[in-house]
Amino acid sequence: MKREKLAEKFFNRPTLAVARSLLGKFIVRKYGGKEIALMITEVEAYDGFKDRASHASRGKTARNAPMFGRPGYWYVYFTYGMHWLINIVTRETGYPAAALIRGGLTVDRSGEPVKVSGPAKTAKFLKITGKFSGLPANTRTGFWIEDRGIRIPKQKIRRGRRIGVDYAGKIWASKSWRFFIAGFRS
DNA sequence: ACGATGATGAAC
DNA sequence: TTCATCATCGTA
Repeated sequence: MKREKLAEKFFNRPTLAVARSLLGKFIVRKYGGKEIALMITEVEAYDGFKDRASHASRGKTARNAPMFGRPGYWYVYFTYGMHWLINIVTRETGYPAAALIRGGLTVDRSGEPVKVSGPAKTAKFLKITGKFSGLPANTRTGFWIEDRGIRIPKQKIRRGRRIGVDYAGKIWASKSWRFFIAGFRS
């Protein structure tokens, strides 16, 4: 099986292009000597200083600093008092942008496909917490993204508005910056 | 439809 | 230092 780790240059591209091309890639977590893997099926883009739905829109803080940093690094944050959410940083250093991983597909012990639907469930499934925020995505940190040769045909890719960002105002809330594989809307 | 549950940031 | 808000989920 092809297993090609995605490097910084993959993420140092326009955020929408990165988000779209993350569909079908595998997010892999080394845990307890084993690997937990999920094929990414849903992603949202948060891009730039002006995106009012983005944590970066109010400037750099200790929490969101990774968004302003190098591409290919994790931005993991805590929300709703109980959930961790996973983002991978995009674009060049200094430009705040990231892609939120919202869902994936795995297989259970008997080989049946199992949907992991929702960003908090995704983080829980991969056993990810804030410890990873600011770390690079690679095998050394034990948490990375790889290409296993699966290509999602264009006609299977859907897009729509981002979830839970109505507070960001009409312009930003209505951006069609959420990408998912047909049949995997969470 | 709503409660759980805590960090964040803006207002006071 | 207080308070409303929040890139959610599970139960109803």
